Amino acid sequence: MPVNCSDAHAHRHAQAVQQGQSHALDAQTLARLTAFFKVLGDGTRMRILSFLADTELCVCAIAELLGMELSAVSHQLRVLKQADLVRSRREGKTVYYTLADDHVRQIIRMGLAHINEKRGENDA
Amino acid sequence: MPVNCSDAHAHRHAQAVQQGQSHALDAQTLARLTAFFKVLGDGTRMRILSFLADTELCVCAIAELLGMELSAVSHQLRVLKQADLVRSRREGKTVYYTLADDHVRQIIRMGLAHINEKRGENDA
DNA sequence: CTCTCACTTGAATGGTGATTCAAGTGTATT
DNA sequence: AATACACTTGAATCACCATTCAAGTGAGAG
Repeated sequence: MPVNCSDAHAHRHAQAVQQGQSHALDAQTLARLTAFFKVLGDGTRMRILSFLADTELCVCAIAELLGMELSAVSHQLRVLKQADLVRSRREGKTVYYTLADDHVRQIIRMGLAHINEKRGENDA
Repeated sequence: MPVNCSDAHAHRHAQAVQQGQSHALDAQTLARLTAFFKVLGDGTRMRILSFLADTELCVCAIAELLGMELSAVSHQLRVLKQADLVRSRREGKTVYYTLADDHVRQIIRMGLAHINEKRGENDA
């Protein structure tokens, strides 16, 4: 699917294209990064992270907070865990989940900073 | 869809649940935050951002770099623009895109830090 | 004012992924 | 060992969204 862009300024592209490629991240890193953000790009998962911000919670409690079935919650927790965003700890029959580390809180805080900044611009 | 969790330790939940709710973000903020991360959770869009890290590029050049059609690129640039991640500038017939601000670079850097940290742990 | 170029927009399509239902683990309790 | 509980896992369904194709702007050139 080549671009049907005339050669008129093809050389200008060539230059820019080189620039664009030069510092671009390698494919694998980019894929990992994308996958990471994709995990954060889901309402249910973000709500779970938000709940876990202060406290550790068992799956049961999370499901109650979300008003969703245990199964659905478990599936999402699996995704969060694979992305190293949460950790789990077993105590008897119950499994407790926590945020993996402060890194997660930082990233969420940065996201918040971004959207708040933009909201401010729109108001101005 | 209530949780079929016995009342055995319902009171323990109640406590945890309150904790979980107390500092949780309000629904609208959470929705905006989720939407923001969702935009970053796409391979094509991340590649575009990666290309724009150093240089401004016209749609045509981006399409060439991606090996995709102009139309597809334009659609994605629209999404990125609505999320305030990129800005556009018209010069004659050509439209040039740039990263909106350094904020974007910071967020991507934080994402990279996270996945690199985790990669390190797995190696150890 | 017509034509081409660079891009945008709208409608249709196809693939991905979140949720559900049903069945399976693991851990205590009796 | 049998039952109950807290959770996990797999298969199926359904909605959403990225891409494509086709048509529509806007700006300069002839």
